[in-house]
Amino acid sequence: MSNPTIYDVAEEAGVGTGTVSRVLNESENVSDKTRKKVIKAIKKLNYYPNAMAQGLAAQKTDLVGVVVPDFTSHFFVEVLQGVQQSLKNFNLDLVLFNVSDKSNKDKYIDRVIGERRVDGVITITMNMTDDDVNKFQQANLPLVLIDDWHEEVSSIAVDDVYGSKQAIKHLLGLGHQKIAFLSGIIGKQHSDKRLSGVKNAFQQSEVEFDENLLIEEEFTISGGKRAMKKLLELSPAKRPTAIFAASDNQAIGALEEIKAANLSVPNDFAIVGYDNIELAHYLNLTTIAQPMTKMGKLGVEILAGIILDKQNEISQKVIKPQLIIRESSGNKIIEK
Amino acid sequence: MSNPTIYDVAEEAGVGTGTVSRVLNESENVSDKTRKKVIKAIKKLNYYPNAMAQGLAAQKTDLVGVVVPDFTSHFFVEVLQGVQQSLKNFNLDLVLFNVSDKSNKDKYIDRVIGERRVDGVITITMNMTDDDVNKFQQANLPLVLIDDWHEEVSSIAVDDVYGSKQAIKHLLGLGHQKIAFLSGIIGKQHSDKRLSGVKNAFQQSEVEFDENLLIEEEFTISGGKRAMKKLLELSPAKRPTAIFAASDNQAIGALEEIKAANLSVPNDFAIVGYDNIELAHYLNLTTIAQPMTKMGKLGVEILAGIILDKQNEISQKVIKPQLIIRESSGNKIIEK
DNA sequence: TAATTGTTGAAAACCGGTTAATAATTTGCA
DNA sequence: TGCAAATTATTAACCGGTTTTCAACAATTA
Repeated sequence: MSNPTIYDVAEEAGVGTGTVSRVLNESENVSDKTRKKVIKAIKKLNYYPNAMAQGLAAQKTDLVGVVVPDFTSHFFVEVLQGVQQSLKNFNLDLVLFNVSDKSNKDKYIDRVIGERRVDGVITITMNMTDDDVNKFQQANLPLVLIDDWHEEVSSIAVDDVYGSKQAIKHLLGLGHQKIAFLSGIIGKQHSDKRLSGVKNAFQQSEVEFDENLLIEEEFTISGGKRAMKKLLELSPAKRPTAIFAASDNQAIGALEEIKAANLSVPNDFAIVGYDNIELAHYLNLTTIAQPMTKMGKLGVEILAGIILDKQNEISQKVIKPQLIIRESSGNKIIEK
Repeated sequence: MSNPTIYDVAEEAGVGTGTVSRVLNESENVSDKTRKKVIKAIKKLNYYPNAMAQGLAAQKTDLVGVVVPDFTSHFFVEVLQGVQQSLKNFNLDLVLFNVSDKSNKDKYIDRVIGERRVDGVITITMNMTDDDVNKFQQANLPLVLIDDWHEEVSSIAVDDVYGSKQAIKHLLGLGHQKIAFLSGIIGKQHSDKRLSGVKNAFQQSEVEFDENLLIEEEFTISGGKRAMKKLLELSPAKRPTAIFAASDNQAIGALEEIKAANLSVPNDFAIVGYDNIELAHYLNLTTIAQPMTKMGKLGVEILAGIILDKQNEISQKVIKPQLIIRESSGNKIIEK
């Protein structure tokens, strides 16, 4: 048998379709007796309203679009988990848009907005521009940014400056004076902020940051390897005693290179990463953890507020990442 | 301005809405001149058809539902990636249903079917029962199973028997005679098949499987630890020289326990895992790899065939997993 | 008893598309 | 040039709901 429609339910219950709809949407002015008849019919026919018809008529889809740039990375997966968990509480479902090719970003945005398939959108680490944000505003489509920030949109950002400051302070606290910083590509939001956190931490200490120990490389394992090679080429006198990598992947690359050079961590180098990916635990890597699941949940809560409660204040949260100390940074104070 | 509708496009182009629709759906019988006018109007207004209206009228949503039991696990993430990549080729989008609570399974299935929000469904490792499958058939909603198998539905299964057979053959080939098998909980599909692969491999060899070395534990790290403890309690004479764990997680637990006992791999124990999760690479764990991304892609291809081409032959694929040899199993032949 | 008020159910318009039936136009050919 | 045939465009019904309007009925009050 084909799926039952609202007409079937109405007939079964002996009422009109409008009445069934009113029961479904919990509106007033339905007598208890009638309501029970209708509910019984719904159960009997195992009826679920057709989502397309409901969406079209009520102008809502109960769907939230999540746009991620690359859903391989552990970071996105964890945020998504938080999103997914939280959506359940609001009876919303998740449509996943994976913008792997940056050049498709515009097309995706236009389509998501134009199709009106979702009631709202969460973007993760998408570096949304004024233009991008503008389109959503024009279309009056609720938007929340996670791991990104825009003045006019509810955003959940991580305090990168704070995070890298913690890392450097930790290493300085252990007595290190020559600390290398493996930065990401400068010009990108995350990289720039993490760098400024590093400089910040040095300024507040008595140690000066050696610009020669700033290496700019990609956030990947191979980027970390390349960076570490450069450091190993320095004369022992100039070599750092500690390394802060702006991503765990870079830190892992560095670890491999150190091992390959028959040196060891934390004896020859103390290392701190950034991200706290799953591997960090197994490699005993000291790192900066971001509460990814929590960010996802929070994003949904804000978005649901806009969609369901017509809440339209902009809510800006900045989350403080947390230093997680493991063996790679060593626990002994270096003697001066 | 609110989103443009098909009426706006029709007016802009000076044609009727039917014509615009025909252009959109690439049907015949539209003159080149008209087509160009319409396309120009669409571009000018930046028009995208309302997905709900289109869905309602054409009885298709361009959405595929993916049902996973737990989207934390690496296995699902990788399959999902494959799914996502492949969906792009068919202009389909992905709605994710995370059935974390097994008792909700029925409700999810009923809802997904009843709402008619998706054109088809892919389930991953959901152990679909006859009843479950039946509902989809009744509703005439295309269904494809990944990492699961049902006679009457297109399924992509992994040959677990083959996989564990490879593992045992590898260890036997290295000369091991006393091989322990850390099984999952017996009674579950995967566990049972992996066990029968193990027995199979022994039967085809001259070595006999020692049932005392069969330990039943959960597929988790802590399960692996518990299992390894039991093995370490055996007298040295009875201890295995090699261990095949039915999951990488168990293998990792075993590794930790071995390390804690001041023993080492592969010297004291050769170890083989199953799954080839990301960590396996970093821990140099020999393991059985399943082509997860490929399974996801394949699933979509089959489903898209049903949805778009009305292909309705049942397609059953059984994928052979692959042995990946790393250091944990040792590369030296044990002398007899 | 009649009039007023309040409830509730039924009917119809609408959401924004698709598509089949119908109408209009163009083309081909005598 | 005129007419039939073929092609292209328009119209209207429909997809399955929601929501407003309106009519019917019951209850309350004078």
